[in-house]
Amino acid sequence: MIRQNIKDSLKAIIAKYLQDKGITDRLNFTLEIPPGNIDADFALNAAMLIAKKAKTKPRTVAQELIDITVKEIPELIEKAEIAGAGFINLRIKNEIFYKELETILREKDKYGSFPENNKEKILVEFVSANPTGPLHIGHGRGAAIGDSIARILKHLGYNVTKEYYLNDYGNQMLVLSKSAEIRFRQLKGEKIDFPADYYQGRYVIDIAKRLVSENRDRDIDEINFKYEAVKDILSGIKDNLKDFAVEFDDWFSESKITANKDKNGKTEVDKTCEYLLAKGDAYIKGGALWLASTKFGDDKDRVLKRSDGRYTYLASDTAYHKNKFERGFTKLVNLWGADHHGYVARIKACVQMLGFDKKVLDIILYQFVLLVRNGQSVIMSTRTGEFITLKEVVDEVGKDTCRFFFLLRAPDSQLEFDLELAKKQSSENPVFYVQYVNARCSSIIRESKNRSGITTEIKNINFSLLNTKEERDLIKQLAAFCDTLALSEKTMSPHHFTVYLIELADIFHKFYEKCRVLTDDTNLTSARLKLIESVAIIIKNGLNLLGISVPDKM
RNA sequence: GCGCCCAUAGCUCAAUUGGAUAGAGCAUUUGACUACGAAUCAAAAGGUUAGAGGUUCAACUCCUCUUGGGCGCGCCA
Repeated sequence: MIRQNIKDSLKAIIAKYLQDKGITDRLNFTLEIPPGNIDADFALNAAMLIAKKAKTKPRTVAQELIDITVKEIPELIEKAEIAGAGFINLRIKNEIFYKELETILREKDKYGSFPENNKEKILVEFVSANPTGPLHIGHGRGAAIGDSIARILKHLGYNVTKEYYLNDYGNQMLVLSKSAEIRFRQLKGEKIDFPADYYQGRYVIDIAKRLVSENRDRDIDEINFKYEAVKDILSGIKDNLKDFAVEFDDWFSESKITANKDKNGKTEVDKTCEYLLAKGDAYIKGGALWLASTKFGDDKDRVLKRSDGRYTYLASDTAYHKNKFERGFTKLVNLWGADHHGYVARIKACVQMLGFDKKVLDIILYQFVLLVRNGQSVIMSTRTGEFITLKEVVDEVGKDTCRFFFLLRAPDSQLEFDLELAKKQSSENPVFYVQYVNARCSSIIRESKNRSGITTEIKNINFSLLNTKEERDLIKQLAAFCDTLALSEKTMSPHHFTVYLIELADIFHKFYEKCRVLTDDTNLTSARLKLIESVAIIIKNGLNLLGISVPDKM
């Protein structure tokens, strides 16, 4: 919170300065973290922006701002000086950092949380893989990113629901059902060919095997292949996700809006289409019902209902999003594989037709995982059954490594995943580097129990003994936890946290080499113990946001 | 053909969303365990940010073009 607090203070000072100068434009200044070679905590770029508007020299403005700032907020600023093209480099008083340390110790896992955000109801929809086969590694990336975003939003105080949209209706279900039936017949000894465009995977045979053993005396017509296949696949998906530390609040079945009818015999899809038609956002042409999505920036209009009377996928998806709003969500986050990008414009159009700003729907596209095995890329297809499942990868490299790996990169970047490499690196992995910090802290804290004379009450700690560069850097990084939260929310990407935690680990290990915690000086020992307690809190908070475990011993 | 995304060290990726000398891990080289955990630390080496223009006080970041890669363009889901 340090950075935001200082920025707020500066905002007021700069606003007054602008007023005095007769400048009415709004100023979007930033408070940066200066590069490593510069000895300052924050850098203000306002002078350069103002100089342009006021047509004066940046360094002149900078000096005037410094004079005012030092006078207005002496309790925050230790030192302020001009540098480079007109940056104002600020050094913050140590007391501010000590106060932040106390805040961390007091708030623990609530540090960085804003309870007032609770009135915003956010639905994060992710994975939503069709129940036609096991989750593959690509779904795993979506699962890791979506789950972490939900955790981050929840930590920020929002009222978050995690939902899986279950596409259990339509043609693909028919194909799945038939696939299971043919495998069943084959097992019963019938000589039938298995069609090339049916689901080839082994898991279909496993389903058929179960049905054979459970239904020895029953007639084939009595078996509901669709139900049985979906049941097995779904329970597999749920198990895989659970092993991946992903749990959903809600599983929303497509059948709810496509099959369930009200007292007038209408489904939600029927009603949504009628609503759009009545509103003039849909029209009939060539016997089909079209969505006028070009009105809101789509390339072309899209079919909602085919001339033969069947709805398209878009129709049920529109009804689904309408349903989301009806459930009171004020913000929607969707995670889609990048192959769905062509779909963004039309669903955003739908949102606007339903009367909402397109900004309430945030669509995060994540690029696919390029799977590499022994230098050869593996092409994945559910139909042909050629894929690496999420379970295989989790079993091989472990849940924590797998999640960390997926979350280490921005969703936008394509990700190359070499199984052999992931296994090889698992002993010198960045995830262990971060977890090791907590293990070290825990070890020291355990050891400290054998010592006497240590103060544990915060009010009796002399924090000003934490005055080395290493300690100051460490506290500063702890406080940056809040900045990382804000950045992750703004960009809707959890990868900032993996980067942040690696940096924190780096700074901690440097501190550890330089500053011994358990010494004969009980006052210093007490203060440093509080410092590493704070480090452990932040590491735990951060790893929890990524869904990664935090062992005390490794 | 049209549209979306990407291109950064030998490899995999960051860069606080337009800021100062572009940073990590892996791989390579060299040091450090007789006090809290060496899954660590210290140091070396590694770059015309694909290329060419442009905007800006300031460009890896924004705009245009070129090259190379991924993906999408159905009354499929």
